[in-house]
Amino acid sequence: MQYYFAMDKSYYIAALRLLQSADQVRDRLSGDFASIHGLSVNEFFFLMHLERAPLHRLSRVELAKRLHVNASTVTRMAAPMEKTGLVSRQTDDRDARLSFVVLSKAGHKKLLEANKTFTKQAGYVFQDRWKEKELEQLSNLLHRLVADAPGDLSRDDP
Amino acid sequence: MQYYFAMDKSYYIAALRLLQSADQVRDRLSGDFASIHGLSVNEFFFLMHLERAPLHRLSRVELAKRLHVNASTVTRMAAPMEKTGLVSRQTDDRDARLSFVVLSKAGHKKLLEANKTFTKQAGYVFQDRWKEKELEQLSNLLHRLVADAPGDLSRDDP
DNA sequence: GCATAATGCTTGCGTTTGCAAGCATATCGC
DNA sequence: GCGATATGCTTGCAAACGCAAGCATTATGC
Repeated sequence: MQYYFAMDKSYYIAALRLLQSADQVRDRLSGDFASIHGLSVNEFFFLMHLERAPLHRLSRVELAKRLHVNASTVTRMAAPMEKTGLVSRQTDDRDARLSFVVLSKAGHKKLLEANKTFTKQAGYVFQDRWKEKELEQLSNLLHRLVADAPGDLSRDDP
Repeated sequence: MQYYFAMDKSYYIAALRLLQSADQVRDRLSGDFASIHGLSVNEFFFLMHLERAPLHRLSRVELAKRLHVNASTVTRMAAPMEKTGLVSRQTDDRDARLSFVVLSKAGHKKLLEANKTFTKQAGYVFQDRWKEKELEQLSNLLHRLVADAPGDLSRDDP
């Protein structure tokens, strides 16, 4: 393959590895999430974004942007989670178009449990392959990709 | 959130950022791939795995493993790509169960074009955010996640 | 103010995908 | 060799998702 700029090959390889690594991790997570918590990986992130948002709530379009999915998908994801009580619906007095998705107490609890599974699986992936220092390097480098967006879930808890 | 082991938080954050970063990159790619080449990101990887395989061919289950999808998905992905001539079908004389997916000349050409788009989009993501040295660090660290599996697409061309 | 545009959300429809069952073929145990 | 099991692939069905259209509400231009 030919590259036009000196760093093109580096871009190419880094992006390839990023995507392949993430696929692998996501694959590992989905099994445990489904069997232990009855959640999909996307539902996990759904709850994560709410947890980190002010008042534990977000509008559906904002949630859609952060999850990189269509707004209609948020509508349809929220429905069953309302039924099981993980989230609730809230309207805005000033703007009747808005309908927030709000994380409930049960949703918060569910998220805490899922976080344990997430950490456990992340451990399986990373441990023995990286030293602490290297892992921090990796984290810091990756952070530049997500730090700009408002949907960065990895910032320190306030 | 509580962590049980010293490095748990590092695992947690690294995995979060990895998944979020990949989602973002994949999102960027999908638009151009669809409009310019008529490919999905998954179809791109589909062709990539064939390109890198001996004889430019793989069985459907092997392809499924590498793409982290169900075998039935490979069957259904291959069908339209056979029609458009990007891949062809090949049976094994010794084992009649096997049916390989083979990359065609047209598929190879399509892949070369798509690779340009891939590199361009990867450049948008990485340039100005990383120096060459940092990018290599990132690549090397991520490589440990994919190097074990037979589906590593990022090794140097033979 | 009022027509026009923009925004937020939902719904219908088609596509993509996973799961489970089924079929054909190959391998294993004896 | 031959039944039992495993493997590779495909198909029916249902769930998940994007796109486009539609409705309600708000913002904008004049």
